[in-house]
Amino acid sequence: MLFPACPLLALGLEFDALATFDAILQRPRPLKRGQALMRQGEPFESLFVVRSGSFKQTVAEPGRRDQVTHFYLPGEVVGLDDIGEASCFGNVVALESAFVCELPFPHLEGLVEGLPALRGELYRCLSREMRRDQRMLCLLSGRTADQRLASFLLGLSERFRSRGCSPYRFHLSMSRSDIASYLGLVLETVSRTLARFQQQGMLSVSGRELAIHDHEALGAVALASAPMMTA
Amino acid sequence: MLFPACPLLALGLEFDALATFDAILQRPRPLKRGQALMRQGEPFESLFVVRSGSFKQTVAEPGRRDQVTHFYLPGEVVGLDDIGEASCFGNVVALESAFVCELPFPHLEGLVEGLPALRGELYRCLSREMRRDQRMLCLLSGRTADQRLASFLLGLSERFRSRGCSPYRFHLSMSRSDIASYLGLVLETVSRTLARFQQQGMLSVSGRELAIHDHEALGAVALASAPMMTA
DNA sequence: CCGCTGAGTTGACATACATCAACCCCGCTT
DNA sequence: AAGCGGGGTTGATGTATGTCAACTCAGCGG
Repeated sequence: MLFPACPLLALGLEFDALATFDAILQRPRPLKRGQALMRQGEPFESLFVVRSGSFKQTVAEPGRRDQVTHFYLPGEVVGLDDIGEASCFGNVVALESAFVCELPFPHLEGLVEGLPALRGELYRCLSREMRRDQRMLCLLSGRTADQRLASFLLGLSERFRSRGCSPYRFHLSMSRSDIASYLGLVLETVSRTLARFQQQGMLSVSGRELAIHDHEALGAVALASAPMMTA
Repeated sequence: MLFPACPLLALGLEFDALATFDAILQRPRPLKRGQALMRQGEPFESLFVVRSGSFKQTVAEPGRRDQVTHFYLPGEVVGLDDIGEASCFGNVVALESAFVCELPFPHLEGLVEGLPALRGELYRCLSREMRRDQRMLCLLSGRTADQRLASFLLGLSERFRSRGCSPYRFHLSMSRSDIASYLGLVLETVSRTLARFQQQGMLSVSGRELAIHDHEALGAVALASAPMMTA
């Protein structure tokens, strides 16, 4: 399990540093669909690197149904938002069978001490995460359902592409209702919008299998000089 | 300028460590209303600690009007979302006359190396920031204008309280339109909602002066087991 | 084979909020 | 003092999207 241990974190390490890093990485752990990797409020101890499968993060708030706040794909790091806090911010549960590597945070912190390259990498992960949240803020703020969904799909596409999968055909491991919650919509709207996109020839969906036909057009919808709240 | 140099970062440092920390903190710099502290896309070099006054962060996106993504009050740290990146994510401009202390990031990084307490503090700032974004995500996602505004005001109130100001009477340094952009609404809605809250006796507003009368009730509105998208 | 359950689709209807527009008020400049 | 502009308020109207409800379909256990 040495080499491609952790696409996001281990890049740019010297060979021996990589070995050291690898030493603290725990053996991959399997999870089944629906199993929880972290639970809201439980003590925070480790980051996790997704090796295969996918996860959603949800936060429970009193009197509301759970809100989906993130999806994690292979290669991505779970738990960054808990660094520096005592307990976990949200639940993280597997959307399908999955493997993760555990990265006990105290160990990582010790390691970071002597490895500027790894520290830089950690910072980069953190800021990437923050910027992703910020982009999400912008997305949720005053954009139409069409724009949200188009952006979401393009984002997924991009993430698949960057880990070497086809950006044009992929499997949605989350339900319509997860997507809706994530995008601040209701599932019916997601369903309808998807149907309309298909009808317009931009993509085709069958259940959870997605094929993007017109990446360009989808991008145009995402950016659309908004019908809503125009400047 | 030794002691309360930086409420958020310097807490928990030993006395001599504090002195070291203080050494890299630049002399306070004044800004006038409307002046930019950071500009989107420019190289990232420093964090800033707000000493007095307040700021907004905005991001410009093609074909849309600027989106307000954050407000910064005294004691808060600007630029955390740029750590580990080469360039600034957004513009940060003063909402009124203000002072900031500059904290050159390379210096800080060097200092963090030898000071576990400071490192912990930095992590805490980062995760606090992330959680704040996450909460904001939840807020923007499927909540009514009433809930958003109530949450926003309570959030402000809390921030004022934690820095020793009255949580019940304070000045809104941002325009209605800034608030609207931040909350994903239009300014008319902010204005109307504020008016209704006042009419209901929960608060009173006159221009930018705000007085919260019924903190309790405001909290109830914020949490309201939503009229919209009920579970 | 049957019934069940959960996910997804589709339609009819309701409503919160955006849009457009008129107006006020206050501070500034001339 | 008059004119002006930016920020704020208020009203009338339109629409995107939430809500409710009926239906289909696939998978699963008995």
